[in-house]
Amino acid sequence: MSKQQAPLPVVNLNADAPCCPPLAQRRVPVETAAVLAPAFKALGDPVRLQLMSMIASAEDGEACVCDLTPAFDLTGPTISHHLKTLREAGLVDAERRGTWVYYRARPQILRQLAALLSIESTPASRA
Amino acid sequence: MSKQQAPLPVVNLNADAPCCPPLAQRRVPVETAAVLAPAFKALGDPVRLQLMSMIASAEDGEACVCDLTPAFDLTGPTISHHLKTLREAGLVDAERRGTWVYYRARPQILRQLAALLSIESTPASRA
DNA sequence: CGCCTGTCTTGACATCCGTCGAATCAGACA
DNA sequence: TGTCTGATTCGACGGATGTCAAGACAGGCG
Repeated sequence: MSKQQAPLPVVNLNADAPCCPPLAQRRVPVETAAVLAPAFKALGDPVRLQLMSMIASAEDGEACVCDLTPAFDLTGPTISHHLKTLREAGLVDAERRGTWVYYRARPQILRQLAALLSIESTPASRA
Repeated sequence: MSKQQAPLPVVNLNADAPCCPPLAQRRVPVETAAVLAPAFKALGDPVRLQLMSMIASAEDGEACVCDLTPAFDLTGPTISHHLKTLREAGLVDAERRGTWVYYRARPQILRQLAALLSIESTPASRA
């Protein structure tokens, strides 16, 4: 593939998804499912879920790869691969500053995913 | 194999996960990640995401497989397989009544997942 | 300039996953 | 009892995924 300098095919959730009503309120359309499923998929690995959490909960809103990697019993390339997955799913942003690379969470998409899963106060609804 | 009547190894989220503070608030522990990641993984397929939505948004809170299957260009066994995945992830419950099998969403786990992804009102937080 | 450290890419491998057709199981009904 | 319909399981296939070792790239520093 020729994805050398390309800014990565990050899913554009802001443009495509109108912001999605709760999954339990109305049937999610095919297009929305196609756009949001990869995000859930990216969170569907324990390592990536923890990476996401470490990044999102970091002190300054960003986490250095140098801090992320030693937190797991995995090699650098593997962590890098998982970070790339999170990046391509639109969940995080990466920025290089000098020697180190910093990752930052994108709250917008997290909000969309949370909204999709949100349940109205009435659990069994009209039951 | 003797998994005839066995109630399926459904993840017990109520017992294991205390209910999980937001992912962006505190680093999610390894155990929590191990328990919740499969749920995200199960939602990480467009077909399953739609199935989940169809079940959760169904009129009486439950959906018949006979209504689910024709909504996709997939064979019965494939839909059945996806439903099993959702079941094993603890996202839905199945019940046979006579000829048909009905699936019902489990709001509890959806709430947990939503809570994990929830972001405090302050987007960039303490920035 | 050369080297060192940190990160990413490449290539390879075993495993997992989505899908199907065929076979099997569970009930209803004649 | 036999048969029909609905749903699941089994077995197989191609493709995707997680992981690593080795190599390449980027930037700081001697």
